[in-house]
Amino acid sequence: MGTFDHCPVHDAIQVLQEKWTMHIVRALLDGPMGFNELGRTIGGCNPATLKLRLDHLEELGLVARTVHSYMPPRTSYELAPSGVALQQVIDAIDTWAREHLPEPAAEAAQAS
Amino acid sequence: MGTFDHCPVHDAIQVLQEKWTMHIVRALLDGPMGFNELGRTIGGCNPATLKLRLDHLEELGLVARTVHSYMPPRTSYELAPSGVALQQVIDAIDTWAREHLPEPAAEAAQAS
DNA sequence: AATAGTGCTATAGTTAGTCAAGCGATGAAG
DNA sequence: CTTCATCGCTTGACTAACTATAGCACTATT
Repeated sequence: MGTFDHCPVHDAIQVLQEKWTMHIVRALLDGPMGFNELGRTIGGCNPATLKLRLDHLEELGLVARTVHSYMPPRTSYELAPSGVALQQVIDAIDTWAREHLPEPAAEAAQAS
Repeated sequence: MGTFDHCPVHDAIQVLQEKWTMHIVRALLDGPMGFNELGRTIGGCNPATLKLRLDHLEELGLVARTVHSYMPPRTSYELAPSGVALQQVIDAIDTWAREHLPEPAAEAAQAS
């Protein structure tokens, strides 16, 4: 196990597969946002997890956190350059999804 | 905000963010594999979860399962056309990772 | 005849994510 | 001036998701 080839794709997948991470990135590609605003935008993520993800992304240098004022609390999160570069990944997913992903709405409407 | 905005990217992310899913796809991009072989290739995924993911991917039509013989058990999993199309997504992640993802710091012996 | 391998499944246990509430301060609305 | 909502979180209890291990019914290899 020690002599394992270091594989960038593998590491990237490890990060991107964490729940909500890609949703967060996608939301931030539209511009900086506050904590709660971001939570509302991606829809359904609880603050605990959201903070976890943002901290991780910040640690990796993909997201930058800026505190504008402590009280009243005002913070904004935005993508760092390496985060913005994920646009190409999101785009690839978008393209793929439109061409190949079956619509769940159709199944839901026709639910058996 | 609509009652439900159907968004392909969102749905795609929901699928791709499931743990091991992208690893599975990446492994299968190199060709069909048996169940255990696949498990070994992606490394660390337990059979229960692996089966769950494969069933889901099959249900979505991204993966095809072929039983060659029941006893002794021999099955192979391979990507359907819409699964193969995910190559572009994996490629995008690969490109991004090489350029922007910081190394986990364990090894930095190699340079050029 | 013993061993290792196949594709799983079952059960129990651990980890990761969720829900709800709340805090200290503030600005807006009544 | 007094609610009320809002900001960015934090905490603690809960639950869903994932993991580890064992085992089955068999075969091919040794």
